[in-house]
Amino acid sequence: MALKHAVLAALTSREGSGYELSKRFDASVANFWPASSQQVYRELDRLEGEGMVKARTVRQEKRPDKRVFSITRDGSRELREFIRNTTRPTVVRDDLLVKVASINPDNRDDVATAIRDRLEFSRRKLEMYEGLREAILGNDSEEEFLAAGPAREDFGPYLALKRGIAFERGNIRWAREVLSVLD
Amino acid sequence: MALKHAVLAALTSREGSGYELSKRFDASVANFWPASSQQVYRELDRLEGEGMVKARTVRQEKRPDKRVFSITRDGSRELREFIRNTTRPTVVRDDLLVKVASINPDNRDDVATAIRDRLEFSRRKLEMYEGLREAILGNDSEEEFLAAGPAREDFGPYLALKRGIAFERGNIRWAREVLSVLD
DNA sequence: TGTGACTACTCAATTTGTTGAGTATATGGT
DNA sequence: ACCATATACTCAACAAATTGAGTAGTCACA
Repeated sequence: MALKHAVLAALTSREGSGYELSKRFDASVANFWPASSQQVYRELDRLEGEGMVKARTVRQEKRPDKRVFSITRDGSRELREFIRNTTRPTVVRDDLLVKVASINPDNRDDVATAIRDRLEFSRRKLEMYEGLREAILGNDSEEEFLAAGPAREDFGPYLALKRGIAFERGNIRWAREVLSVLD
Repeated sequence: MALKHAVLAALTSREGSGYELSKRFDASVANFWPASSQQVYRELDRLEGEGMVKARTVRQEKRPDKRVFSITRDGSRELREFIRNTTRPTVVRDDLLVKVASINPDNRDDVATAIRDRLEFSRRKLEMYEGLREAILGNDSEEEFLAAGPAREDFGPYLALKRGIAFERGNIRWAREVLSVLD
């Protein structure tokens, strides 16, 4: 009830092979719904069994054959239902916060190190996100891009990406604040 | 490798019964590591088997007996190790973003509804967080509270809570922005 | 007298997610 | 000639999380 819809969502804009989809995941959906390639494949098989996606085998020269998946009418219906159903907000599961919550005078340096690591990670991730953002926008300003509305390809992914960017900025701000308190 | 440490962390400040812990989770750790009561009980059993927590049975009149758990030296060591090990940042798994990513002219209203629901939810959650925050601070200002450092009880939980608050504020800001773009 | 909420748990099926290894071909560089 | 990297997958064991049901007593309120 989860990865399922992420896969269907990834297939709405364009079809793709399992391999390609798992790459696509890495580059975009992964920000808010990560999955390994094995998971993607298994999910595609399952969805095929349920008739929500269909596959056609593409013969390739000089490369192994691949199966290219596209969403079916049933799949679209399922996705629409998913969007309509109120799902309880998925939660943040963050073990850094578990670490921070258990801080005490003895482990304070270890916790600070963990926060610094996260700060570094978030910085990197933010850079990556900004790169994706520029790639989506191309020559357009954000205003121009958004003015085109939901008809525009990548409109949805762009909005989701914005959340990812804000999230990492939040991580960075928080981490800096906590580190300065710890000094 | 996950809930385990959250439970140990919850036990560092004070001991507690399974029931109480699962409540404690709801009110604090749950913000970044939610778990159902069943999960907490099972985890406590496991941890007891591994010698990381120990239980004493408390007989109660007019109430069923309860088992009160506390962390052992082994448990503390495990927690320390966990804090020292660099864990890969846990990811946000947010199905609202899956919905948003799959937006198109047909489902735009449904997606907008989902965003509004989230906005409402985040507002409520933020209120709850602010309440917790005031309860922790008591009469102190944040500055005074933080000046006491990690020796202060709830110092860690307070810092973690701050992240939760910033997260929900980020949700709210983002949701409003997206809704205004969709109009 | 009944209702619902709270304390205090247990059991178990099922779904999800993780980890790690394996198969096979092709391209490009040192 | 060799090696890393990329394409395109598959299989299987395991760990973790979710869901749903059930037990049993207490307490406050109408």
